[in-house]
Amino acid sequence: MPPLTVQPRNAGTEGLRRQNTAAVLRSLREHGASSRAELAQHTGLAKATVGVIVAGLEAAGVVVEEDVRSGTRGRPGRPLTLRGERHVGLGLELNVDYVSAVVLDLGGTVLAGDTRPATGPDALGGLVRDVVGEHLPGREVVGTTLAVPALVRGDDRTVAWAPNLDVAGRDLAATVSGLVPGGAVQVSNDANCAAYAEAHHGAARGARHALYLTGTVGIGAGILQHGELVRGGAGFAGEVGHVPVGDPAAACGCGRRGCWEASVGLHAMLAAVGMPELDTPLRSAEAVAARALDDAGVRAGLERVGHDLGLGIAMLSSILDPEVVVLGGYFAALGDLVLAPARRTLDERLASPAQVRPDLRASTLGIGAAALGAAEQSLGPVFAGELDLTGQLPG
Amino acid sequence: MPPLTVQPRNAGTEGLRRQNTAAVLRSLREHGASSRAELAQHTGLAKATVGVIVAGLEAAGVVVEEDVRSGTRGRPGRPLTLRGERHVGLGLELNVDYVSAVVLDLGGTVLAGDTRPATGPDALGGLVRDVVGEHLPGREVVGTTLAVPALVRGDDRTVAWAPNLDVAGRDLAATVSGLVPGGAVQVSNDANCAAYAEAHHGAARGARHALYLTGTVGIGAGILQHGELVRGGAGFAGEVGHVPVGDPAAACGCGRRGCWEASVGLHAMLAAVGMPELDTPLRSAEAVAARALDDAGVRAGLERVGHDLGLGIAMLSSILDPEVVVLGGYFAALGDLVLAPARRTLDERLASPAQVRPDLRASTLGIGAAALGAAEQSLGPVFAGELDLTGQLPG
DNA sequence: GACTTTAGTTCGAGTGTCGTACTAAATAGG
DNA sequence: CCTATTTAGTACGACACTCGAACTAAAGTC
Repeated sequence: MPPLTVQPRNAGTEGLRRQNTAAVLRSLREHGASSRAELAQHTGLAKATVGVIVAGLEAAGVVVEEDVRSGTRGRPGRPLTLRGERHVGLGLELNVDYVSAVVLDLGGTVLAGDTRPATGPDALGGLVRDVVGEHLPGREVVGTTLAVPALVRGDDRTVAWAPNLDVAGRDLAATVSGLVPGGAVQVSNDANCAAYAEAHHGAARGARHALYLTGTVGIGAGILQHGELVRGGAGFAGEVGHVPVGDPAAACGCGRRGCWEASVGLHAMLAAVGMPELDTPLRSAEAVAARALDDAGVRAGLERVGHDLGLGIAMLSSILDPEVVVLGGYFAALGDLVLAPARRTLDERLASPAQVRPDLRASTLGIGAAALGAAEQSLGPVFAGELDLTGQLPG
Repeated sequence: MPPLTVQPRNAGTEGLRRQNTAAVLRSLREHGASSRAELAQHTGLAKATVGVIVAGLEAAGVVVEEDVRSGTRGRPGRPLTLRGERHVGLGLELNVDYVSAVVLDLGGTVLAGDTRPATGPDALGGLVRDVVGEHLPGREVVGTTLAVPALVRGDDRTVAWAPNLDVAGRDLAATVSGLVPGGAVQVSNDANCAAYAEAHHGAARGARHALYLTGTVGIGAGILQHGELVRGGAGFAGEVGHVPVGDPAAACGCGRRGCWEASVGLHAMLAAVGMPELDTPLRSAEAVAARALDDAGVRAGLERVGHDLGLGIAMLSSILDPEVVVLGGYFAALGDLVLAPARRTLDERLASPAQVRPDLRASTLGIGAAALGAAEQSLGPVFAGELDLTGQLPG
């Protein structure tokens, strides 16, 4: 297959068509199966225009007609759906102790996904072969995104700093390019990816301004404004772990005291409840949650962690004013054990009387959030009108 | 004159023209006077297209031809410039102890501006009459923006909360609409407006990711990402005054301790140097700066304030990763007396080794920043292609 | 004074959207 | 069962816009 290429020019009428095609695709993703008439309503385009656009998408295999649904008056519409039998986005995650991969189609369906314990980028090759290999015939990979727990530069390719992973300075995008079938490859921060996933498929669905916090040994944040990730000038936005809102006496791995993650990071939480660390953050948290059922001391420890968590969220909320705050990582496994006290602290702490309290929710996506969000990011250019699927010959 | 109306539809070819017209206008603003050939280069449009677009802009009086500049080989270009003899943006500011107004033309030239002491919105009417009245003949006001030190809702019209101003709950946009000649009216937070002004005309020019901090009795922030204001879900983003990074012992007006503004707000600064408050924050700061020249105690006090300022900026920088941080309000008057210690603290405190230190700069716009930024915001829709100036008949 | 170089316009081709008129396919009601 | 009604989708012509090529215009260069 010829490689998909990003079309930068938007000045001519072809760019207009790309924009309108993307609007149709967005409408299909948002509203699900729709007839041409419904698409015309939702997008504001004329019926005739929608007809032409849909014809192109059908020819490219992006859109298929489903069975006619009748029952209403008048001629029944022929519902179109995005079950992309041809185009998928690939999401990978390289983390400290596991690698993960997700194949996502244009309709938002996860076609395949796997997570396996591993250390180091070498495991990615095999995982990609296994997960993608058997699902690829007849499909085309629109793009690949690799999520890593690291500071990723604004070029979306290179890692500037990774405290727990030996990838600093490497052009990871180039490495990944050799492993995947085709399409654009980019690298992205894992918290950013997870935030994106929660906004599209998880607890923050429907919110245009959201904050995602991942709790592991450190604390990372993904910030969404108008549905788009806030990256900052160098791409490093969201580094909230060492914000000084924790217990001023708590020593942090960074050498200072009072860092947030020294009070609410995994190790601090385990110390607060007096329990040992297990092989993964998730399993540690699950053990704590189980013990909390009949141990008041554990519940009290989590209460304190939840309070400190709320302090930091209050601070971030007054700066960023999110509608929803999603808690991922080990926080999700503890659920209301930490969310409830965090909510109470948040209520007390909001800076001004008029401030709106953001909705605190536990992540619903679990450990696969980052890879899913990475896959969703790979599909982003399609829905933004930056990538033209129509130019391809039908398979 | 008929009212200018915002054109929402972008689907048709007219929308395409609006987009390309806006691209030409942006290029003119960015690069200054340019020939049609240069415009074609910068925008990527065909020469023929630029010719048509420019003809429309000339007919509408938005663009004028300057004298031919020769000297190079070949036929000399006829430079076009944006010195908008017809269209201006109006910026107003209603603050605790003064009101301000600015008339800004499309080329970025301030045609008129005035600031006068006043308390309450009643003074706005007279100011607008005086400032706009004498500069309006033949011109058209594209839009008006009112800057207020308050939490402005996402509707850009109503005030949710204003600690120092009796405007809470009011639809200020409706009030202002009665005072100004025409065009859309919106209300905006003063720190956001000032941030916008610094990015277009001041210390943050050229930076796409910037943070503006205004120091008066309280501390407010304006956040720019990709040149656009970060507003948050309800419009309340940037409320940084009560972030708990100050001296934990310092009591704040909000009832808690440790708030940032309790350590770096105007009153805290004056207490640190042992000097009295004068009639305005600016004058107070100027007196302190003068005294600092030969009073080591004052310098030591400012050193401490600068340190606490740096702590908060470090925190905000790790969250938002700005390229530039601009300090306005009373901070600007103190200059390096607080900026130098803030820079030192910032260098120490940056969360990770790879983090980029943002450039700390004093505001260059002074007290008129908010009104200027408000005026610039009024012109925003023109350069974004949301407002069509071409449909108007030439005056 | 012919040549070269660059600026700007004219013109026709190509692409796209839109509204109207038309055909298609279902239900509702006698 | 047949007709009227209602809604979906298509065909077609009008209109708007961009683009490249050819052309004209206006300077400097040799």
